[in-house]
Amino acid sequence: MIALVDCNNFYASCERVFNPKIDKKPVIVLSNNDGCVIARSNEAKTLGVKMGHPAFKLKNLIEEYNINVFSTNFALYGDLSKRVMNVMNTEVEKMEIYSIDEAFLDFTDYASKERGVAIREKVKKWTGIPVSVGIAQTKVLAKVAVHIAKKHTKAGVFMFDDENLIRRALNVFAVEDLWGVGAKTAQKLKAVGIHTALQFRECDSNWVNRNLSVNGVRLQKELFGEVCYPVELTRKRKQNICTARSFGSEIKKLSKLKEAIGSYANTCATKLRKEKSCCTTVSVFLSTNPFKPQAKQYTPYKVIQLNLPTNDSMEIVKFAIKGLESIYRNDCIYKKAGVIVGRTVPQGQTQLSLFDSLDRGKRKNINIAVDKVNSLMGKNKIHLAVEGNGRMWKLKQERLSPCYTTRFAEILEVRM
DNA sequence: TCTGGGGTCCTAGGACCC
DNA sequence: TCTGGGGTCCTAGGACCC
Repeated sequence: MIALVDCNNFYASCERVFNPKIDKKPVIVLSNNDGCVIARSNEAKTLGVKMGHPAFKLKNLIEEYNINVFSTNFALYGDLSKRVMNVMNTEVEKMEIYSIDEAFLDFTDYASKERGVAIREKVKKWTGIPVSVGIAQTKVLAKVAVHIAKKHTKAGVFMFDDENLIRRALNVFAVEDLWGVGAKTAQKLKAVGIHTALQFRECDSNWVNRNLSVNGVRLQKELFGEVCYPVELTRKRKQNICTARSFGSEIKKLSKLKEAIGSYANTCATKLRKEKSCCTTVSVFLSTNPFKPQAKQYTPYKVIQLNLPTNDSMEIVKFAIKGLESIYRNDCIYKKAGVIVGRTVPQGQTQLSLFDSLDRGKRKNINIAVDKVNSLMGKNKIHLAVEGNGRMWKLKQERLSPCYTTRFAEILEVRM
């Protein structure tokens, strides 16, 4: 048996941990640049705030109902996520961290609702984060179970322990809410009269194979309790690493884009070294503002193949800038840019070249030193000159909460 | 005025080989 | 009249997830 533990309204709950004043009040968290809504407390959901809604369209609602608005604070969410995972790890040895707010726990040794309740209470007590738990034979069924736990139980825990219960639940579970069924697939299914998860489970598997391919077949099997997606106990190395941002204000000049791309490329290189990987491609993309259809639209993308795998900041930045120069046009106004490093290979297993002109040993030492200083003294304390100092393109974050758990200067004060 | 960021997997089709 | 059969590898783009 597998238990899926899912944090409730995770980002909104994180904001509440050190700020009890906003308990039971509507809370929303905005995306980068304070653009659109990416998390909502239950109170905000009740007020009709929709996921992905642009913040500027909510101005009246926010004022009328005193909604508490926050910019994303990933330092805080990432740290609280680690704490939640650590607490679960004290109860269950085998687990897979699936996302920032979810983990699959291996309950093969012993599965019961009580075990779920105990974990839920411990996480709440130790971290302040409320979670829901769904227990079932497969991941897909556990997803359904956690859905039910959130919406229809007081305890926040739901377990599928007999076939009749599964049938009854699937019969009232909308097919588009299944894990792996997105908008397109839902449309296809509804067109042939499949509206519930039970109808999907019982439809002809040859039809599923022809129309939805292997993923559809796996989904169907998982609904019958046959495991197609086992709990992954080892973390896989990332194949691609991407750093991309929309700009606080739009950019036209190449020199400013170079600063942004240089900075994103350096971030990618740092992430690569953290993963102990090297990349063999560096890609750059630009985008104009799609919400201004009257303006000229241009979304170029350039992939550069490297001769040798690398995770050296200076080298990756050099390639990224080269890519940028090859796609830049001066008659467009840009809103977003990004760098993707891809085709990663494990560091230390890279093929060397006879004709390499770079002193890689020296570069490696520089990178190690820079990473060390930046991790001790703060992000970007040392950066490359090409990244600039103005940071005109930086994010808009007007409602940022303190980094309560990761910065000494912002630690919570208690007055006695 | 203002609309996010970071991933994975699968498939079709092109290019190439004998 | 009539134009093969069997592969591999790579890439772009779609669909999905949080």
